[in-house]
Amino acid sequence: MSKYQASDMESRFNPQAIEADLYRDWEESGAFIARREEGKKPFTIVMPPPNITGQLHMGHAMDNTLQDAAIRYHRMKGDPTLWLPGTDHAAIATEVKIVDAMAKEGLTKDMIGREAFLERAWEWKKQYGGRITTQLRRMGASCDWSRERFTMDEGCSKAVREVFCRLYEKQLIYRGCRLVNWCTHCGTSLSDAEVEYEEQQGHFWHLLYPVKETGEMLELATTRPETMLGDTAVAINPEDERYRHLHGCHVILPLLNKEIPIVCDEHADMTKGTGVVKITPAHDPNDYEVGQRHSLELMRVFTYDGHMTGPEDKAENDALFASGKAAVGEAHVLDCGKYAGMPVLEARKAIVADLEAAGLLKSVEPLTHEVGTCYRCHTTVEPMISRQWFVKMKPLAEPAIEVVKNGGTKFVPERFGKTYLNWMENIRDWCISRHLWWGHRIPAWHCADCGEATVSREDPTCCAHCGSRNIEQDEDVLDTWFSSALWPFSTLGWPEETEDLKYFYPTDVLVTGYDIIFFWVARMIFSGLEQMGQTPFHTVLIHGLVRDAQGRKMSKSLGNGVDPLEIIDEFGADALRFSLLMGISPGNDTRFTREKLEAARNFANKVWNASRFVLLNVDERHPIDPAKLTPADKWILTRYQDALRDISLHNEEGDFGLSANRIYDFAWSEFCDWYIELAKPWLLGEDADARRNVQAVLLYVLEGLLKLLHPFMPFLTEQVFKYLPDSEGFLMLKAWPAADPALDFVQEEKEMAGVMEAIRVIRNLRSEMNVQAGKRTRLMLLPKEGWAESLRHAAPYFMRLAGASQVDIISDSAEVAEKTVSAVTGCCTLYIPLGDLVDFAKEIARLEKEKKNIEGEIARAEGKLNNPGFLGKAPAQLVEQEKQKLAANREKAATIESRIAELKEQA
RNA sequence: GGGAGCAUAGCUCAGCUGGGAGAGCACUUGCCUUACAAGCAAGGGGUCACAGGUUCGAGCCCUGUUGUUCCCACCA
Repeated sequence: MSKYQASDMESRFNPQAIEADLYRDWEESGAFIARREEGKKPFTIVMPPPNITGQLHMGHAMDNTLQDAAIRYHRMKGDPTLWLPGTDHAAIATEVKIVDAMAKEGLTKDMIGREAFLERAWEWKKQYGGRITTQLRRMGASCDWSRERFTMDEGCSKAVREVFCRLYEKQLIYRGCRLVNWCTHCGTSLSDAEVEYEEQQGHFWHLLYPVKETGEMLELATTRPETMLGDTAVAINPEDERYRHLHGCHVILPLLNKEIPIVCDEHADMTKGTGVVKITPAHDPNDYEVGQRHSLELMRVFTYDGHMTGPEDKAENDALFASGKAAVGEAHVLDCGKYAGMPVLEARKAIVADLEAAGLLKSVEPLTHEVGTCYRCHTTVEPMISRQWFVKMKPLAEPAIEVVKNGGTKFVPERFGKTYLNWMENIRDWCISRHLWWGHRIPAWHCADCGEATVSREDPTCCAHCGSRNIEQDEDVLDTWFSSALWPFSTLGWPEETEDLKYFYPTDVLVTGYDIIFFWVARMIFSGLEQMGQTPFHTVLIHGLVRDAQGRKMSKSLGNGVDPLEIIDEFGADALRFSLLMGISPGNDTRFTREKLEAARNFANKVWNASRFVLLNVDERHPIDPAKLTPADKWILTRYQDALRDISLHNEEGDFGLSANRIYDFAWSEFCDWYIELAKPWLLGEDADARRNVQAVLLYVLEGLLKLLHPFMPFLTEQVFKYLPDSEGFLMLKAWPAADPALDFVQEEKEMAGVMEAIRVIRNLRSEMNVQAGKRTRLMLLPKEGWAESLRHAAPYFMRLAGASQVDIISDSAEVAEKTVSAVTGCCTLYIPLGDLVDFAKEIARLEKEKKNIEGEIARAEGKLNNPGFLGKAPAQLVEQEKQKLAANREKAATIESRIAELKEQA
């Protein structure tokens, strides 16, 4: 006797009572652990590692539900399945958090130093990394915790270092002074991808610069007047007739009274404004390009923490140049005089005021424009000249473009492939160094003597160029995405040639949101191709964002975020998971609403109770005897297999939203609403033999249903599975069902559908006639040709589900003597004697209305069939179908007509 | 400036390669029918944004328009 008795099942599904135990049992049994089976093709997903910045949100919940669904499906299919979990150190994001936390204690990074800071960071990792893995367990994620990784663990760090060295050796990593995006708040450079553009209200300041040679005033406009101190030229278009006389002339830079050249450059657009542009090569990407073309001086006027440069900054910079150690491309620094030390925005005001006082401010107009901000702290990004490490992208991008073009890696939905290609084809070099402490430190040692860098897999003791021992490791760390780019192979043990790596790489599907295609997906693809020679995954399954009920993005600032754990506490993990799958389609955003959650919870309860009913009525497993199946049995078996085929297909395509809807409909509308009710007469009946067969079918379909549902609702289904007769082992490890052609009954399915239609029509009649729900009435059926037998067998169904006290199959409408209501269905004309409830006039009106509807149908079909185009070009099968429908409807109309005549006579 | 998505019932959204408009919630009516009131049964409700086109046939394909959301972009 099993300890799980159906009689012990509560009448409400109580997820809180079972989830923790089930997960622990799964995990302890080793069911999540991937096993390499030679000769079998594995199915592998690497989990996008959540940042250890905090806790998981709804986006993670959906991402991981989708992955878990795919993983559980493939595990049941028998594929050696690996879902590799892990977390990401998230260099800048985490460092920002830690710095904020420290600020509350009145501490700064500089006060505690690098070492103590890193200790704090590792403590942070321990705390939040642990919280994240707890959350994943609560959601039911069936990932292989024995293979859990962290982007800064020993192995991943080794992979990072190896890749850095390899790329450096191939000269695909270089160090140089360039104009980079700089966040003055985080104090670090950013890659292009890390800049977010935000619309801001600003102004156009129209300034006047006097021309030295002619004394005229040149008008130009700028959104950033404070950069004018760093102007080293003014540009005009070489074709611009208005300024032809100024070629070779100079302007006197206001406030500084400094002479700077007027240069001719394509960048100056004659159609925009006055056609004159101020050039600040050290603080604007376009101007930087112009500066390169004309060898203009680079004059930096901002400090790296967002103030105007002053005498100390200049002195330091001068010393650097004097020592001869300034890097190629290094900028000079200006002493901004009275503006020195001012925050940039304050300087803007002062400079505008001074220009105005000097009569050099012509006008000001308001303007909305896009301003680059830091994706972590949303501080305005300053383009700054800085010495950084870069990855040369062109050679890496080429194969990464090719692999998506030739289908080696497919995006689902396809349109994201275009987004990817567009980005990849226009890619610029990737700035990978960050002026942070938390991250992989750049494996380069700078020599104080010769100035060269030594990049090495092992920590060097001396400069590889001059042998000097006077070397120090680069202070900076790598962009966090540098290590996540290696995730699909670093986690499998690369650069070691591990068995896991050989077996599981390349992985199969990457599941992620469209918001990190550039940051992550693209970089994994080119890194995988470069280091492994193979794309890291053949499919990228893109899902949308989880928004709030109003369709807004969930965010901290709006305070509309939802904690998945709170939802699980209230509704259960299965309801959470299912609510995140219902109605989603690949690549599209979804709204998270309480209504959906309730629907999912109700569904879980429905399945629980249907299972409870079946198990209360089935205590033994019997084989199905196809010879003894009832029409309803054949119907549900056929419908079940149809659902099985659909769901398998949707699962293969990664369209879990469709799978979820399909299983919902099958379980609720077909299995519960119809089959269980249809089965009851046999279950409660006398015939033991018949009962056994119905029990067998109930159990067969229920078990199949549990399996189909398991990837979406693992806890519920696993728990119910324990109550099955002779239940053994875990449902999660059982084989995915296979379709059985011997249990497909296409003809009987149609017959049953006819009976069901008649039942619905009867219910409708009773409802419209206000027949008391409990009242039983006689039912007379006049079958259409070929239906007599099916209807005779269906008598128990009519009695159970249509309130019939007895069912008479008649052969002529003349046999109907009493006052009846009647209706015509696809399989019969039916009559219900309702005595005084029958109102002839109403009855006639009702039938007239029905007749009108059918006449409409007839007209539609006739229209089609009279159309030579339709007859000639539509598929023959369709034409035939249309003819049959027409014939059936004509018959139906005739039947109704004669019935109306009868009624009129009786009245 | 370039590109993409979306527009279907009161609300949130499905709708595969064109062949009689669907679900959940909400609403109306009747039911504690011994699995489930987190339930059962019945019902109302849609010019599939607009205008053209292709087709025997368009929610679906093509063109344009409008509205909306997003991504990319160095425009002063």
